Amino acid sequence: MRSGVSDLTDHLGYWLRLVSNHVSQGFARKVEARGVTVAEWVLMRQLLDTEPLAPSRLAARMGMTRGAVTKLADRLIAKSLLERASNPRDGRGQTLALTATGRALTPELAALADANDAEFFDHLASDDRAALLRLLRSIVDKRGLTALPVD
Amino acid sequence: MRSGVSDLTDHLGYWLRLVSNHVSQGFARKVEARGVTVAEWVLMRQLLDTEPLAPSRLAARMGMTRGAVTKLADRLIAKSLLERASNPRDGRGQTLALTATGRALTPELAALADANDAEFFDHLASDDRAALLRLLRSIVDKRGLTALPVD
DNA sequence: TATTGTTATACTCTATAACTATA
DNA sequence: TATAGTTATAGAGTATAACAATA
Repeated sequence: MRSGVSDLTDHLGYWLRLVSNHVSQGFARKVEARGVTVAEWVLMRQLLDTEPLAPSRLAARMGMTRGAVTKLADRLIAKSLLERASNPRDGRGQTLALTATGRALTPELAALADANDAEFFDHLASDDRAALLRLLRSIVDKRGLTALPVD
Repeated sequence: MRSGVSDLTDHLGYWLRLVSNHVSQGFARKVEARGVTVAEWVLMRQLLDTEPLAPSRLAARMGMTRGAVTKLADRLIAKSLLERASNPRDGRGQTLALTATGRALTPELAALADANDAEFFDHLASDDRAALLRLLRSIVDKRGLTALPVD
């Protein structure tokens, strides 16, 4: 804080962003080898354990607009990992579901997520990891953070 | 972790990203009111306490390419916050420096960064904040993370 | 009229690679 | 040739707003 003006590194937010960006970029490199992006993985994981889901519900869950979901879904459909279907009860509605290929790929991506997490956090003592999780969740609770992060 | 496949929330990286994105987006909203983006703020802060700096040195410090710095600098110059000058010792070289306006604005942006950090972390006990910082820096050290985060 | 989804448009952030001027 | 910087191009991620079809 030379000169009385706070420096970038004076903020916890700086360190959080530095670490978070590296963790995300590490994961991005891993999944890129499987042809998907982090945002695409997040959408895919949402659909693994559920019934086909409406774009609007996905948008709400992922904290993005319907238009953004459409675009993401278009890319996954082009990769044959996702498919659209009409909602028989409502002519306006669509649903999104993983294809067989997408369902098969998702657990492999989850394994990459596990590996990436291990790479960045396994050197911490187990109670340090627990402390980090507790602190982060405390911020989430206190501030009511809800949307899924994607970028 | 229903179904044996790890869920998004099973990863520390998820919680880190969730919190980090909200902190960054909170800051982005604050500085947007002053007409700048987070990436622009990072570049501006780099220049506050230093001599005019070459784009290539800024690129190295900020962990981005020279082309990305050129583009960011173009935007700041268009806003009259930054100026380019030739390097008299090397006809190829340029330097970037804040204008008087940019120098005046930077401390105000720093104050917004302080306020944003307070908003997200002040509810933590002071030793919890210290613990969070220690854990994040331990990851930075262990993994040798170095580039400034911007996105 | 309200809602669902898509489309059009725009902007930030970033990269890679080609190019220009100088060394 | 090598280096500094810029420019061209591309793509991810996201938003807002307009639109079509349906309710």
